[in-house]
Amino acid sequence: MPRHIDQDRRRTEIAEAVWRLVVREGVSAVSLRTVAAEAGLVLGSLRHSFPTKADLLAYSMELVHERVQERVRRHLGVRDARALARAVLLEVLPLDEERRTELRVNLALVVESPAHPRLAELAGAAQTALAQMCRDLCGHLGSAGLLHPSRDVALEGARLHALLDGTALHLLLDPAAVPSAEQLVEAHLRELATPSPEAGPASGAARR
Amino acid sequence: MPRHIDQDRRRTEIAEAVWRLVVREGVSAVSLRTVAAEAGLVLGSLRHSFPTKADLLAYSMELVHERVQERVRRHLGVRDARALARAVLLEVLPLDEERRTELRVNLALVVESPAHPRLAELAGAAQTALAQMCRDLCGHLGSAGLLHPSRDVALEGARLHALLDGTALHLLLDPAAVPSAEQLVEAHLRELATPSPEAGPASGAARR
DNA sequence: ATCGTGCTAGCACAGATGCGCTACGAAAGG
DNA sequence: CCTTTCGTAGCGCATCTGTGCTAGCACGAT
Repeated sequence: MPRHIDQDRRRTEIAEAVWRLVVREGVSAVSLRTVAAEAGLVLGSLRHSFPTKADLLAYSMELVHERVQERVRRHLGVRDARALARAVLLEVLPLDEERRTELRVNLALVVESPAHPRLAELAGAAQTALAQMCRDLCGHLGSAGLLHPSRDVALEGARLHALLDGTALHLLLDPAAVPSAEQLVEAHLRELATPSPEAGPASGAARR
Repeated sequence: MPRHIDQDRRRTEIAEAVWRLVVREGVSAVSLRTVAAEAGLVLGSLRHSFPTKADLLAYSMELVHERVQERVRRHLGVRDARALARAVLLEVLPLDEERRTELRVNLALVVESPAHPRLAELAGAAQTALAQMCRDLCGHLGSAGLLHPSRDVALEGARLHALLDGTALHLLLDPAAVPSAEQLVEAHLRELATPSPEAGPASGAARR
């Protein structure tokens, strides 16, 4: 092996250049040449790591998913079910610039997926995984008695997932909403422990 | 006035061509020429209605917001607070192909907004309006006694908004989830009438 | 010292893109 | 009638796009 450049590192750097471009100038500013310039490379070098644009975009999206997965993994040791849920949820939300970038890029590539089928696959898989994770969190809460038995795990999983993605979207468009996002997650988790409104009729709620 | 063509109609048709392109081929497939072809016009005619690409994109986004607003307006006469909330929320969700297209386009243009400042303005305004609407719905529910007094209107407004946008996103990526989305909205609205878990301590919830 | 290979650098090409500009048509005003 | 004005049609240009291709370079194993 001659002149060995750490290819993984190189590919990562390039993908991050894509991220920066997407955030700064929008998806349609992403071309092989602009990316090469942003990464401080020549077109030829870029194309050695990523022969086609499709390869580039696909890896840029994969890297987002890897980063998120790895950050989530770090919290999996938490024992208390509610603390685990809180940790994981707050980890997935774009609470800082780095995660905001990742979400923005993911969204941008989802939007581009009609033109690049591979992106659609990746996005679908990530989406499914996140949904599964939300259901699992609800399952764990259930085992710990923190999800009231009158509640349906599947429905609450879907609701949690929607709440998560919606909050993420809002944080993306309005970073100032961070404190209310944390409060929101907290309130929702506490709510899951209460009986479902269909099982236990709302006490004196119809009054006032 | 010579040869009068209904300009508004023309602009609408063109914007809809943009929509179709975004959905079928992704944002970066949108160029003056591809749009003209999709709309069955010549480049010159297109550019008579929209001199620059920025104009085109801005109007395409505006049209999405107008359509949504008008659909929502149709339900404002509903008297019962919960029925109103249900109607409005289900109207905003992408439950059919038409609304799915609108959401997809909106998302695509949000993603493109770094390159076109006007898009960022429009997106911000729409986002703010939707947030306000969710708060208002919660306010009405409160006046009708369908939002338990122990609940904070601002927080519940934000939560409803997040749930709404999250569910919308999920419906976009998985149209098969329509029934569960309706169920989800219904469950959430009922939940709002129950006491907040911090005010009324979760009855026997910590138990299994 | 030599050779093979991983990497850089860049040329070339066919096509697309946004936009400035002009020429022509048709229709409504005078 | 003629003139004005709106809309159509389209040429042209400078620039950018993705990708195929070929030299050369530096280095590590032989």
